[in-house]
Parts: sequence; C-alpha cells; structure tokens
Amino acid sequence: MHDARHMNTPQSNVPAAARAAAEAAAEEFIEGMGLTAEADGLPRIAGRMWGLFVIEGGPCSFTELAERLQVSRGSISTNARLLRDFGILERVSRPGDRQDYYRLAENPYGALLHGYADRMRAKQRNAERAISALPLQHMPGVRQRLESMQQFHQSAVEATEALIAKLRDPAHPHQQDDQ
Amino acid sequence: MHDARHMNTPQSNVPAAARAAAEAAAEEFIEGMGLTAEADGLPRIAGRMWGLFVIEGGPCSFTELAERLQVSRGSISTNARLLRDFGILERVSRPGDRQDYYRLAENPYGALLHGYADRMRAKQRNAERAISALPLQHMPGVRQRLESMQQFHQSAVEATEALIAKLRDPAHPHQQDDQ
DNA sequence: CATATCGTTCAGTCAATACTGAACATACTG
DNA sequence: CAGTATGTTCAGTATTGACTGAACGATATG
Repeated sequence: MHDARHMNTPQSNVPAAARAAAEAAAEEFIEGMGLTAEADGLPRIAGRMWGLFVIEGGPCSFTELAERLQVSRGSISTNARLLRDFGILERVSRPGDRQDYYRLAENPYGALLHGYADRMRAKQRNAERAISALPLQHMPGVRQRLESMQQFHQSAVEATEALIAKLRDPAHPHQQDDQ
Repeated sequence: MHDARHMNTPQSNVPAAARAAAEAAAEEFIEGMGLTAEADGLPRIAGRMWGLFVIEGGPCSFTELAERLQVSRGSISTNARLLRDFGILERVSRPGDRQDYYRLAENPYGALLHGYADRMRAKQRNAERAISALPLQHMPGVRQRLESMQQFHQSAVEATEALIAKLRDPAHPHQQDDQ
C-alpha cells in the first residue's frame, strides 16, 4: 500500500500516496457497512451501496454503481429498490437525462427508525391481541408477562419516535452540499 | 395438553368452547411471535419458543418443548441455546432432577436491547474510524455525512441505554441526553 | 424509423441456513 | 453394572435467499 515518493505531482498538495490511503480507508468503511448491514439481515451489497453513498454522496448513476461495486446491473436494480423502500435512498432525475440517479435520502436514519418502530408496533399489537383474547383473570402469570411484553414494546416505540423527532428538529439540518 | 382442570366450581363454569378459544388465541399469539421473530432475522422456531414461554412462563422441560412445538429435540436444543445467548431464556435446575428446564430470563427485553446497542456501536465505530482516517478537510460533504451517521448511531445507543435503565428501574422517568 | 442505452424482470446457479433424525456422551436409577 | 433418560452434535436434506446474465420493454437520439 506504500507508494514511493517519486512521481508525485509537484503542483498538487495531495500526494498520490495520501490519496491511495484515503481510497483504502473509504473501501474499508464501505466494507464495514456491508458487514454491519449483513448483521442486520440486509444483503451485503445493499450495505456496501449505502456506504458508497455516504462517501460519494452525490447522485450516482446506475452504471456508475455497477462498475464501482463490481456487481451486475440486476443486483444494483434490486438493492437500490430495497434501499429505496427502506427510505435510505431516493431517486433524482436530471433534465435531459434518461438515466436514473440515486442519492441518500434527506433523512435516511429517520426512515430507518420508522421501519423499526413499525416492527415494534407489530409485536406490541400481537401482545395486545393476546391480552384481550385470553381469559387472563384465571392466569395472573400470563397477564403479567404479556403486559410487560406489551409495555416494553410500547416504550420502545415511544423512544424511537422521540429519536425521530430529535433527528428532525434540532440544530443539525441536513444540507447535502457535495464536493 | 390435557391438563387437569378444577371442576370443583360448577357455577363458574368454564365451558370447553371457551377453553378451546383460549388455546386458539394462545396459538395465534405464538405463531405471531414466530413471524415477528422471522422478520427480525431469527429462526421461526425460536420465536415460537419465545412465545410459548410468554404464555407458559414457568420452567419448561426440554421434552415438553419438543412435544408442544412439534419439532425435533435437535431443533429445541439449538434454538434454546440461541435464545439463551440472546439472554431471553435462562436455564434453571431442579434439585434431584437431571432434566434441563428453561424459563424466561428475568429481564429478556433488556438483554435484547444490549444486543441492539452493540450493533449500533459497531456502526458508530465504523463511521468514527472513517472520520479519522479520511482527509476530510478536502471533502466537506463527506465529513457532513459521516458525522451525521456517527451522531445518529451515538444517539441511538444513548436512547437504547436510557431504555435499558428505564426497564431496570421503571420508577425513574426516561431522561434523554442533555449535553 | 433505426439504433443505442437504460432499468426491470426472471430463470438458473450457488451459498447459507433451518430442520431432522440418528449417533453419541453423560448422568441418574434400580 | 445394566438400563434408561436427557442434551448435544453432526451428517443429510430441504428451503430460503443472493447474485448473475440474458431477455425484454421503454425511452431518448441520430
């Protein structure tokens, strides 16, 4: 990984070695995104794509993504749709250009939290349904466990919604100024 | 399945139909647990087992579980270990009994939250590493995106830890970070 | 219209995972 | 010690899911 110091461009402040190191760091970050995404049950490629957008930011064309990540266009299509459904990516169109471009959504983490809250709500409703359908007066232990399950998911939903609100309002507006 | 029911109170009669309805509701709840667990990347059987413990509660023997859930002992063994690793179940032993018994952990949701916080921390560290490894002074957009990613996961970890604390001590209110 | 390019879809391939059933090791009991 | 019951492990099987590459429809441009 260590380039010799000959052959660097004299006019540039950033030598080739530093740029190579930066690229390696970016690659490492992207790969890490792939791994953590996989740990969350997402396809690894989706995680890498996400990471690529955190680095590149700007609208990326489909072909660009396929080349950069070394995967087929089909994979790009599928995973881009997946990330779009999650609310992480969004489509942008350019006038006079037929290509699809994608970029990070303006608030990808808020979208993620919405999905998380939804799954929590599903579990909470499941507990709720059981609470109202079972004759709990005859089974205090069951009532206690079901209610504690219901209350936990309730709290989780509330905490998630608080986090969503915090993300939306505070002194950190998302402005996407790209290089 | 056929438990000895108390038939000493003929007036507070619980008809067979009601009992059947309750069993159906329990089954539905358990199946719901299987589905939501699957949505979270867990094996469906693990979710059903979890649901069964929410209903049954008390220490269940291995054989009991295998019969109740209609799966092989091997599956029970594997999935019980999985849930134990997650901190959802715990082993209990009875004096003079060689069988393994399992029951819900005293705080299964707190254990879950710990795992969640760990995964969040992994992502936060990934962002942090990228932040310190990349020459961000030349790429303000990248810095902004990496920092917002890092801060989100930081906030998520904090919210999760607050929820853990709230679970442990429900009397105290949930306090958000106020740095 | 003809051509090229782009995004999607789908059959096919491959890998990972869940589950089973049997073999095995261990511990209790008579 | 023999017999029995229990938990784990492991090879085998089935299922699910990811990814590819080609085919297809659609859209822009010459």
